[in-house]
Order: sequence, then C-alpha cells, then structure tokens
Amino acid sequence: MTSKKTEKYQMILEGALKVFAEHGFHKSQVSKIAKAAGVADGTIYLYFKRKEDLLICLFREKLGELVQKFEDSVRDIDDVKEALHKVCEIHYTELENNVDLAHVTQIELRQSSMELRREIGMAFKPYIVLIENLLVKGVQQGVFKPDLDVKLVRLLLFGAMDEVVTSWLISGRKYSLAGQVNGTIDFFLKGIAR
Amino acid sequence: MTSKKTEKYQMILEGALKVFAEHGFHKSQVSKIAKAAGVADGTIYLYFKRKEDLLICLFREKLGELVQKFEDSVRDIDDVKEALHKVCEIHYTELENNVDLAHVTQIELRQSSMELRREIGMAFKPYIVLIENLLVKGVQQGVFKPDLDVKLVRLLLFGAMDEVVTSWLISGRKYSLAGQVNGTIDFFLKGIAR
Amino acid sequence: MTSKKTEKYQMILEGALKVFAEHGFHKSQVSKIAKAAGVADGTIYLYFKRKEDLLICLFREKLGELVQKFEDSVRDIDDVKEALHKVCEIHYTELENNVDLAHVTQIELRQSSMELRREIGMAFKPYIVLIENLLVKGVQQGVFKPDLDVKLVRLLLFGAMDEVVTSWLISGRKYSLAGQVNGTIDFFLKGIAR
Amino acid sequence: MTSKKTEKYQMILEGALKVFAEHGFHKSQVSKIAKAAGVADGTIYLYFKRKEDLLICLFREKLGELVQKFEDSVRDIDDVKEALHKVCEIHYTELENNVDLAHVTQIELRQSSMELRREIGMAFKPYIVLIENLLVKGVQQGVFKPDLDVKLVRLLLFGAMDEVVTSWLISGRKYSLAGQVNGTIDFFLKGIAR
DNA sequence: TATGAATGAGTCTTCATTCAT
DNA sequence: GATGAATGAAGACTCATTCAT
Repeated sequence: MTSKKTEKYQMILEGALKVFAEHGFHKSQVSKIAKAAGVADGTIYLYFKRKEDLLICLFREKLGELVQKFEDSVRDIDDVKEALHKVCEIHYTELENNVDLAHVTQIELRQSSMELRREIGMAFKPYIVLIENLLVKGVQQGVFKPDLDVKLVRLLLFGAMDEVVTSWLISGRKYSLAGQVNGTIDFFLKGIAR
Repeated sequence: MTSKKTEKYQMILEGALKVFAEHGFHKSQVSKIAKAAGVADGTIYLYFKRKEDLLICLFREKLGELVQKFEDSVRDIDDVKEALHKVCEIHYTELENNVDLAHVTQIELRQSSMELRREIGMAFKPYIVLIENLLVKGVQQGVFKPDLDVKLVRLLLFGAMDEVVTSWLISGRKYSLAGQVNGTIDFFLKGIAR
Repeated sequence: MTSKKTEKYQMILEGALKVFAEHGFHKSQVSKIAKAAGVADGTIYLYFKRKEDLLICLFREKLGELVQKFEDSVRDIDDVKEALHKVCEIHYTELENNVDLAHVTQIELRQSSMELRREIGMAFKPYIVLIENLLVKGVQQGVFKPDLDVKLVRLLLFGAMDEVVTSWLISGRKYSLAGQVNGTIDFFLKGIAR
Repeated sequence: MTSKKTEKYQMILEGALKVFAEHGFHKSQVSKIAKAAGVADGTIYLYFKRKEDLLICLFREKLGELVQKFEDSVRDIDDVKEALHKVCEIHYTELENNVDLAHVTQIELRQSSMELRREIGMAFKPYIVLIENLLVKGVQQGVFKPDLDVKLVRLLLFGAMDEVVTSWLISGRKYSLAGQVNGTIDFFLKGIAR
C-alpha cells in the first residue's frame, strides 16, 4: 500500500525532474510531466496540491538526499579543513554527475516567486547550517580565525560554490566541475592576498 | 526631440522596474506596467517587441549604468586591494539604495529561460571582466598570489557577493548590506584559515 | 464510445455553422461558437487546432455529404440530360432548404486566404469531377456535342449555378431557388440562340 | 487643388490595390497600405472613412472603368452575338492583363460582410444590366429565344464567366484566359446539347 | 492638409485544475 | 485510487482609428 503510493509519488517526481530540467518550470506543462511519469494528469493532483508543489517537493527530496550525503561524509572527519574540502567535492561532483538535478537547482528553482524563494531558502538551511557548524568547529579548534563572522562567511562560501556551478552549467559544461575543488578550497582557506 | 522619444522609453522601463520588483516577471501583466508607466498598453509595443524585451532592456540599461560606476570608481585607484574594496562597496551600497533594482537583478532576472540566462551572462561579462582585470593587476603587482586562477576566483568573488545580496534581500533586508563590505573583503583577501 | 467522442465534435461544428452563417467568419468569436455548441471555449481546442480549422472541417463535412447525395442521385440515371437536371435540382434545393449552409458555402467560405481558397477548391473537386463525368458520358452517348470542351464547360455550369445561388441569397431569398432549375438546365442544354 | 486632392486619393487606391492583391483584405494593415501609397497612416482617413471604404471605392472605381469600357465597346455593335462575344473578350482580357485587379475582384472582394456583399452587388449592377440589355435586344431582334428568362440568364452568363476567371486565378494562371472566349460564347449561344 | 505617435478595445489560445466515471 | 475529458480564467499582442502638432 504505502509502497505503491510512494511508487507513483516517486515516478511523478522523476518525471518532473526530467521535464523541468529540459524545459524549465514555466514552460513545463503538467500534462507533459504526467506523460513523462506515466500517469494521468489528474493523478498528479492526488499527490501534489499545485504545480508549484512539484518543484518544492522535488527540491526538498533531492536536497534532503544531498544534505544527508554531506552529513554522512563529514560526520567522521575531525579535520575541519578536510571536511570543508569534502563538502565542496561533494557539492561539485554530485551536480556534475546529475545534470538534470543541477539544472533544477541552479536554474529552475530560481524561477519562482518571492514566496517560493523563501521556501527554498528554508530548505537550503540545513546545508548552510552544516557549513556553519564546520566553521564554528574550526574556530573552536583554532584552525580558523577566532573573529570569523560565521553568519557572513557561510553565505560567502555557499554563494561562491553556487556561482561556480551555475557558470559551469551555463557555459555548456565544457570543463570539469570537480576539477575546481582545489582552487575553490584554496581560495576559501587562504584568500587571494599573497 | 531625442529626449522626447527617449522619454516614453524611459517611463516604460521605470514602470517595468517597479512592477517587476513588486510582483515578479511572470506575474506582472503588461497592462499593469503600462499603467505604472502612464501609457497605453499598445504604446509599450512601439518601443519593445515582446514583454521579455522589457526585462532584457531594463537589465542592460541598469547594469550598464552600474558597470559604468564601477569603472569610474576604480579607474584612479592604483592599490588593487583598495580597488577591490571599492568594488564590493559599490556592489552592496548601490543595491541597498535601490531595492527595486536589487529585486530585479537578484530575483526576477533569474526567472527566465536558459536562453535569457545566457543573455544575462553576456551582460554581466563586463563586470566579471573588470574584476578579472583587478585580479590580474594584483598578481602583476605581486599583491596577490602569483598562481591565482583568475578565471575561477573572479567567479568565486562575484558569486560570494551575489549570494550575500540575495540572502539580504530574501531575509527582508533586516540588516545593513553595506556593513558586510569589510567582512567580505577580509574573506576575499585573507581567507578563513588562521 | 465513438458516438460520444463524435458527439461534441458534431455539436461544435453545428454551433460553428450557426454562428458563421449569422455573423460571418471574421466576426464570429470562438467564445460565441462555444456557447452555441454548449461547450467551454477550451473544449473547442480539444477537437480543432485553430479557429480556421472549424471552417475547413465544417466545409469538408458538409460538402462531403452533399457530394454523396449527388452521387447517390445520379448513379442510377442513364439519361445524362435527366442526370444534369437532377444535379441542378439537388444543388438548388439542398441550399434552399439549408440556408445556414448556403451562407457558409456562398459567403463565408470565400472569406479566406488564397491558401484556404485552394483547400476549398480541392474539396469542390469531387463535385466538379462528377459534372465532368456526366459531360463525358453525354459526349460518348452522342447526346452532347462531340467537340465539347469539358474542362471549360464544367466550370461554366458550376459557375452559373453558383452565381444563381449567391444572387438568390444576397437578394434576401425573395423567390424560389428550386424554381430556377428548368430555366438553368434549358440554358445549359440549348443555349440562348434561337 | 482638386487635382492634388485627387492625386493622393488615387495614390492611396493604387497602394490599396497592390497590398490587397498581395495579402488579401483582412491581412492588409492600413499602415502597409499607407506605406505603399507613400502617405502617412492618418492621411488615409482624410480620404476614406474606414478601411472597408478602401475596398468599396477601389472596387467602384475600377469596376466603373471596366463598365465604361464595356459600354464603349458595345455601343456601336449592332450584332448582339458579336456584342456578347466582345463583352466576354473584354471581361477575360482585362482581368488577364491586370492580375492585381483580378485578385481583388475575384478573391478579396468576396472577403467581406454580407453588408459589403450587397454593396458589391449594387456596383456590379451596371454590368449585369448591360448584359441584360443585350439579351433584351437580342430577343427583340429575334436572334435569341423569345421566351428567354433574361433575369435568370444574365446571372448564368455572369456567373459562368466569373467562375472561369476565378478558377484560372486559383490554378495559378497556367493557361490563357482570353483563349476561353470562344468556348464560353459557344456554350452561351448553343448550349451543350447536340 | 499632412503627419505618425499614441491609443485601447478586442480575441484567440493556453494550460492548471477539477470531477464524473 | 486512477483517469483524462472538460473547464474557463487569464493575458499578451494587434491594429484600426484618432488627434495634437
């Protein structure tokens, strides 16, 4: 029962991911998603209240999985620098290996109302918090500057990585995203001043 | 003569800026923009081919002005660190003092097709290049690391600032954006490692 | 099953026939046709791609029925003169008894692009061919002149009848159309010379 | 003064003829006609009340010239058969030599409301009457059947010729229209029966 | 008279959502 | 639960017509 219900639910989300990634949110008709998911149009409304919910849920689901991966990877790493490196590596490789998801997170998710943007901000929160915790831990360990403005720097870190991914995507993915990890982390840790 | 022809054009762009900022691109009816601009619906189509053109032109126009300001400000500053500080300061203060524009650049402009995203990327280019030139200059002066990956770092800088602005906007502008300049630049220059 | 799917299709065509006949193609709003057909505006687009398709399909459907009647009537008549008389009789009586259809065929169908005119020409073809076959048969039987230019005369026959119907319609249908059959056929067969 | 006024008036009608012939009435924007005529959009409204008036006046003007030609040609011909031949010859050759006009009379003029169709019917009247007079004259001379239904036959004649022209036009003018005169007149005079 | 920028009413078409089966 | 035919609100865009210059 539950599994069957979950089954269609997942099929619809997979369909939405494909269609959103290819056409963008506003140009993705519900009927197209239904076809991609192999269900009837109306069926979608048994699992999702509105079209926008598809985006939100897709995002929560996928981001949840990602955050889980981040947490799993970092949990057993005591060295915060190494942990930060791992976070960036996962951030880049996961999206590089899942272009559809990258499209949705970098392009489609932004195509939404202020209201939805707030929703999205909320869902990103755990990831931002994870970064923040790393920063705090680093400060406590004396590895990071003691006067670090963690609230600001967590944004700077996330924004920097985010832009790298978006730029890579828009450029047509002509280079390796994973190849940017070292450069990114080096910048984070040491800045640009000699 | 010229001013008169330009007059309506500007009025329409101003109207579009207001309406886009308040409602977002997709929920902004052309008729609402016309009303805000004080012209008839049809008049808009004498100056712009499609609704989307409003967004593109608005963006080009405003971004052009911004880039001009950046260039003017930086031109006579020899100290690249100071120049970078100035760039960040302008980036934050300009958007803080022009919330409507901030809304459009941070939220609405992203609400567009891949195609338009590419357009936008093109228009951001001069700004990115300006940052890149600063980086190169700094490397040459020996102020920045000699092995700096300027192509990567310019993205990191831009992305970091961009995220700070967006986050400030989404949070409801509860704190001073200009107040983040020092922290941001400090991060850029020195990184986070102790 | 089939009947149900066809049902709405037919209802829409009937609605279109009524509205086109009353207001003409260009002044017939789709919403008015929908109301006349007892369906929602959008429903029309489940069965027809564009408004113009309504005209084309209506025409094909109705003309097809007419041509069928012509063929059925003539099939068992060996005397070509009698057959020609029958054709003219059906031509006049069918349109006299179906004023809405007459409006559409004589007035609205002509209100269309060159492109559509060609479509219409194609659909009239079977009728023109039927007349041509009668002429050929008559020549073979020695009932019609041996040197008859059938390609030309079939047009002359059709054009003559067509004009009579249009004139009758435009005049306000003040006389009997069926009453013109004998005069028409007499003209066809014997000409006007003493 | 008058000549100058007439000059623009004529230029506009010429422009309208060209544009209507090329694009058809409904797809001919007033601005396009203005450009073709070399005047401003508004100028057209100094000479014509509505767009539809362009069609009506164009039609009256051109048809008036044609009817004049018919009358001039027929005036001095006593032999009604010869006169009828002349009428058909002019009908075909004039339109064959003036394809734009042919387009307008055969295609565009029909693209109009019932109301306009009536107008057109009125303007055709002199031509129809001219044919009728020939028929009456022929009957009086004993050249045509004494019991000829002139009201009906004038329609049959006009309709037949009209269809030949339209068919020639739609077919792409692949054969000579003037070459159909003899066949047409033969049909009119002698009918098709052996 | 002539202009052409401005107007704004008018309409086709799309597509998210519903609901009878 | 599942379907998909039906709905109808919504809105971008066109273009005949006007009128200030």
